[in-house]
Amino acid sequence: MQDNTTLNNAINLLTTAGIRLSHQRMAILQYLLNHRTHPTVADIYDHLHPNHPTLSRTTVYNTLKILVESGAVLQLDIDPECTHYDADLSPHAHFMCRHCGKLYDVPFPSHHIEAPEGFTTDRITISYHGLCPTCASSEKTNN
Amino acid sequence: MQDNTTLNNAINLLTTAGIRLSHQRMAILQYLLNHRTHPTVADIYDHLHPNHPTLSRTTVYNTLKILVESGAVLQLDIDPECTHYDADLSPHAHFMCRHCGKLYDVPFPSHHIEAPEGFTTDRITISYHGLCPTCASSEKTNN
DNA sequence: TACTATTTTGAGATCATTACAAAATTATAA
DNA sequence: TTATAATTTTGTAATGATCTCAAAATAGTA
Repeated sequence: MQDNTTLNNAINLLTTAGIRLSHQRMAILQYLLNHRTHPTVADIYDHLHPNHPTLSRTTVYNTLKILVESGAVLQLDIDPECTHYDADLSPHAHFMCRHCGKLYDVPFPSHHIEAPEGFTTDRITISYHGLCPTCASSEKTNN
Repeated sequence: MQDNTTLNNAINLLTTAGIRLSHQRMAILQYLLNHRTHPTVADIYDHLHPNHPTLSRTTVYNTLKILVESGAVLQLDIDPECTHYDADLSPHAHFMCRHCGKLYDVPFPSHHIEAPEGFTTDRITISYHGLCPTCASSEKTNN
């Protein structure tokens, strides 16, 4: 479902880092590439486990760590409850709805964001919190 | 040590919300106002406990929840390890060093950051990850 | 002072994440 | 192909942050 450029790019990052493409790792990577819902470890495990009965949670944790370290996947710290993961490496920001808890992709600001002086910046994260359109309109209805 | 405007502002927010200013709550609030180090629950408990022997961790958790809900304190989600708290309500961003783990206050971007269309945005968070000046220079030295 | 409401406390529960060592799998060399 | 070595997976147990809850302490009020 995802374009092969993206998959190949991820595979390149992994093999370049000397990481074997085991079945489990491919399954987890594919899941992330095909489901742009910013899944958690629990999401990934619950979805893959039926078709990969021997898959363990630890493997999901290990694989995600590897994917993040190799740069193929981003780790999102927007949710205090738990970590979400995102295989979309294009510049974008995230919005978390305080009502339904869902994470949305939103555009990265159009203006250039300058990194702080004197610091060596690897990554700039922009997050929005509030109500998503769906929850905003249903809140209005219910009051 | 902190200016009274800030303290009074926090007190106003709390009393307006009908929250009693117990000794424990005042101690925690004062600690946050006097220590702009983005402390964690553990930091706060460890620093206050010697002088408040009966203080419990649960009270620190409860109080921080109240302070955040009343708007007197910000909860920072920048660190995947645990939650940090910040009593500085002026607009600023944070930088987390991947080497020493410290959180730094850095300027909020000078350009206006537009909120995503269709969403009701309560809060915009900007975080930077990388190396702080201290760790960047010591890494250079050690290589 | 007695009564009521609120707050604090500490023990235990929960839940995400990590540590670890054994079992399984894959790559390599003969 | 087979034996050997290296890597990966797995499940269990540990860790650690955070929450639950009910009893004890405290503060506010009549």
